[in-house]
Amino acid sequence: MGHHSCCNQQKVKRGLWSPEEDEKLIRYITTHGYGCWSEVPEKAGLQRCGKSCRLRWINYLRPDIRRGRFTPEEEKLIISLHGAVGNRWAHIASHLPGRTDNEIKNYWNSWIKKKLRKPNSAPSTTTAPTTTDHRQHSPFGYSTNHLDFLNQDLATKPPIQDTLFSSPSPLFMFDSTGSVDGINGDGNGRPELFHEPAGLNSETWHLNQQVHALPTSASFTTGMETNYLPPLIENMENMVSLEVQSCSINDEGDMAFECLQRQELNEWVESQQCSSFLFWDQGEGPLTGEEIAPTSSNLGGMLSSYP
DNA sequence: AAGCCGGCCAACCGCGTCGTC
DNA sequence: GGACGACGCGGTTGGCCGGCT
Repeated sequence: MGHHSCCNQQKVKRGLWSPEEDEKLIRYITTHGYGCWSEVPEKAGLQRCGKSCRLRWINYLRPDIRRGRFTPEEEKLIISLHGAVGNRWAHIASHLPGRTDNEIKNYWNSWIKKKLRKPNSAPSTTTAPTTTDHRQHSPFGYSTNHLDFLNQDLATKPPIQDTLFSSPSPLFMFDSTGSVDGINGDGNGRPELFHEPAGLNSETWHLNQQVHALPTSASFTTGMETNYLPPLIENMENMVSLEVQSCSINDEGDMAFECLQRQELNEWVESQQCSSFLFWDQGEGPLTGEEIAPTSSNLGGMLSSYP
């Protein structure tokens, strides 16, 4: 096949990026931004097409990228979301701050390969998460099947009893992508956390679990070697604890929570002047930054607002 | 030690969508 | 309304690297 239409200029370089190219791109983007990707290569002095520059920036160079292995919580989240929305990698990635669709897709594909190779662990055909359009399973696209699948199957891990949400580290996840049918959003870019459950017909799980939340900086920059969330949370006074009664998930893979202090929580969110929140589910004593770090098992989830 | 093989992952490709003229 | 360009997404490729024989 011929070159892509955006890459038909003379002497367009392909293949792996050199450190020098990376440096040029970083320098240009950090000083000028990227209004129009097709203009970036020329202005940045790169022999690449704009598309390649965009990909390199989004998947590798942008400062808020998270690298390194997926945490067990992230794995569960990916599996759960994939069960709900299928191969919509960009959507799944939007729920994992700092992770890219490419990374998640690669992870999933290699994970699936492992699954297929592994004898006796294959889930039943109704739960195979490979090629079917998961959105057609139900009005909300989400059956308990994939939870069974998950229970059997979180590779290398001992079997998880009951459901995903009765596992020791339940997941909490929020749509941070803006308004959805007028449900989310308050008009100033801050998502409403605990909106109404996605619908009467959606799957609902009863949790009755205490979780904790802290605001974090939404504009953190941690540098190129990011394996960490923002230097968190020095002020534990801002922490809020709440009793989550149940959660449901809609066909977009977004979870909605019901909690006892719902009104209070929304007010709290409003008062924090912050669009990024970290959630976890342990309540043993004061937590240090390390304990809340994403590599630890107590991380439940994070809500962030990204451009 | 060398060759082979398979996994991982960065990058590419093609297509769909959206905005603009 | 349609032509065009830019962008975003998902599928696929291919190079690198580590483990195995």
